[in-house]
Formats: sequence, C-alpha cells, structure tokens
Amino acid sequence: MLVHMAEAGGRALTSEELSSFIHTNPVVVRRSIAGLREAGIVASSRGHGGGWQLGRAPDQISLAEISSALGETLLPFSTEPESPGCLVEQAVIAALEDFRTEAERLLAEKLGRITLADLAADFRRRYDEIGVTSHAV
Amino acid sequence: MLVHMAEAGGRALTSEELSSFIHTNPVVVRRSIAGLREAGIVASSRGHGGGWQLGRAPDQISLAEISSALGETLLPFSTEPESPGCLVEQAVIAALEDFRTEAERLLAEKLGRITLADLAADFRRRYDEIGVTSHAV
DNA sequence: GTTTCATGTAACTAAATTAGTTACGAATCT
DNA sequence: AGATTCGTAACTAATTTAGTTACATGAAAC
Repeated sequence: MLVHMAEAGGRALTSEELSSFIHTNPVVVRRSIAGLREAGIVASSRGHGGGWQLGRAPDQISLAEISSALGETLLPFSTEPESPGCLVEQAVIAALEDFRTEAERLLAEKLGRITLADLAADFRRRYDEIGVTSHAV
Repeated sequence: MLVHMAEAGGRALTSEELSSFIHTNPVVVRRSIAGLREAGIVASSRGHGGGWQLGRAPDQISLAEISSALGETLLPFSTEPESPGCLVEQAVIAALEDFRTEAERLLAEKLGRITLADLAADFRRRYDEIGVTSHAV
C-alpha cells in the first residue's frame, strides 16, 4: 500500500482504492495502516478528495520504521515469563534476552537501510520491464 | 523440557513428568517434541521405564538445531507471494528475500553458539543460588 | 446549507490456528 | 500376562485474524 502511495504522485488514495490493490476490504486497510499515522509515515484526510498519502518522502521511510510503527516484533518468539519462579524458564529467557538484544539491533540496522524509495524504484524497474516485454511481443 | 532431560542424568523422563514441569498435557508434550526425534536431538522409548532423553550430549545440541528441527522460522514474516503477478508484491518480496537470507544466516550463527549445556549450566547456577539463599535465611 | 465523499470506529461473523482432552492401538519391560 | 509408555487420531474450546455492516464525524463541492 505504501508503495502505491509513493507512486501516486502526491494524490491521496482512498482506502477503497488501496483495498482493491490487495484484494481486501477498506475497513481492513484503515485498521492496518492507522498505526502509521502517529509515526508520520502516512497522513489521512477525510471528505471529498481525501484519503491516504505518505507523510514524508519515500527515501525517508525505512522498513524498520514501518515495522516498528506497526508494533511488529522482529523476532518470532516471546520472552514473557509464563511460570514465574521456574528456574529453567529463567535460564532460557536470560539466554534469549541476550540473543534478542543483539539480534534486534542487527535486524533493525539492516531494515533501516531499506527505504520505500528502494521498493518503489524496484517496482518501477519491473513495471518498465513488463512494458518493454509487451512491446517486444 | 530439554533442560530437564539434560538434568535427568540419563534417566528417561515420561511425557507425564515433562508435562507436569510446564503445566500442560502429556499428549501436547509428545506432539511438541516428536519433531526433535528425527534430528537426533531426543530419543523416545516405549513401555516400562520408557520416556524421553537427549539423543546426544547437551553441549552438542544448539538452539539453532532445536529451532530448525521444530520447523520454526527465525523471522516473523512470510515471503510467499499472495498475488502472483503483482509487481509491488514482487518488489517487496525481492527486498525481503535479500534481507532474510543474510538475517537468517546471522541469527542461525548466533543461536548455533548457544547450546543446551549453556542453558543447563545457567539453570544449575540459579538453582544453587536459591539453595544458598534458602540456607542463609 | 445541503449533498457527497471519505475516514474513524464499534460490533458482529466466519475462518484458521492452537492447546487441551479422550481414547485406544502398538511396543516394551517385569 | 500385566503394567507401562509412546504414537496418533478425533474431538472440543479458546484465541486470533480477516472480513463485513453500520453509522457517526469531518471536509469539500455545489
């Protein structure tokens, strides 16, 4: 959805339009990206001509920020104790916490280098490629 | 559960015993760790005196192997195309695939350095600590 | 100022996943 | 033979997620 916004040239896209891109429902779209507003990644406006657009330039929006704004974790496990007092769990959690700290730093650093502008550029490259192919055929 | 096996001194623990450690059901235990058998991480035996034990020494079992044998992914997202033909999705997946390749290598390398023996040693340290505290009080 | 358009959000439904449970057959030891 | 334990199927319940409907709020157009 964000790539589509980046490609929209400043025009606001409605959740109706966005939902058709990913074959889902407008309400699902609004729910999904509402969390990006507070982080300034998107801006929404109501009424005629309203909709969604990027909150800043695509090269200033990294995948790390998006992930963080969506409240996603970068690692697929929890370190919440489930049996407080269990020493085995404590040992496992201690090891995983150490691992998590460094791993998340590494992942965030890597994802921070990929921006929406990169994705949009790659999308455009593929788009032009198809265009050429179509002409050739 | 594997730490408990490591601490059991070679004796096989029943799924009944293991399930009581983590407050769950014997069948859930069997289902959960069945996948570790094929990887040689655990061995199970039936009948009287049967149960579960480690398939090799705790210092030869890394968290990376356990994670892999359980079929877990190290990263919490999928790169399965959902709309084949969507160029935006292709661009996103391409970027994430690159990221995933290096990230998984890094994570596996880190998790490969943590072994069951490390966890068991930390567990034992905590256990002795409690013992001392209890005596002191 | 009324109409139209679009978001914000609550409430409900349906589907998918997961944990838990019961039951029983197969294997193994005493 | 009998007791024990895993292996596995089948079912139930709880949780999560996506999808849908409905409607209030806000903003532009006329």
